[in-house]
Amino acid sequence: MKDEHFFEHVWEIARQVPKGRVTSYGAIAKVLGVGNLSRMVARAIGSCGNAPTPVPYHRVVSSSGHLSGDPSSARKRQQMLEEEGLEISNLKIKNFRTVFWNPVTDLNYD
DNA sequence: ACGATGACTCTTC
DNA sequence: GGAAGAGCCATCG
Repeated sequence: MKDEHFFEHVWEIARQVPKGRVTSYGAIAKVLGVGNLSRMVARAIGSCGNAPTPVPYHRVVSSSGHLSGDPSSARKRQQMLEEEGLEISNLKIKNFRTVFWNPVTDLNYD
């Protein structure tokens, strides 16, 4: 699987994240069968601008529920997540454990 | 081809 | 829970 295909896969998972929920890079990587490629997932999300369809990249955060990346961009994601009903404090998701969405088990095959 | 880098994660302290 | 070291792999100069 080459980069673009991998990207599309990541976007596919990210799109299926329910509203008001978030997932982590590692979780997505796990679903794709490459749990050690967390960085590539991050790269895919960072390159979501190349996605054919809009991707809720704001629902993808680090394993600790911390919004990584540019502070300006991160703050935007924080607001978007807050709009979805999440509690966030200084780029850090509060009840991350509760709002965390595990694509491995909760994935909804439409 | 090589070394440095990165929106990461894991284990250990 | 936060900091430090190691691992992983694609991208870039």
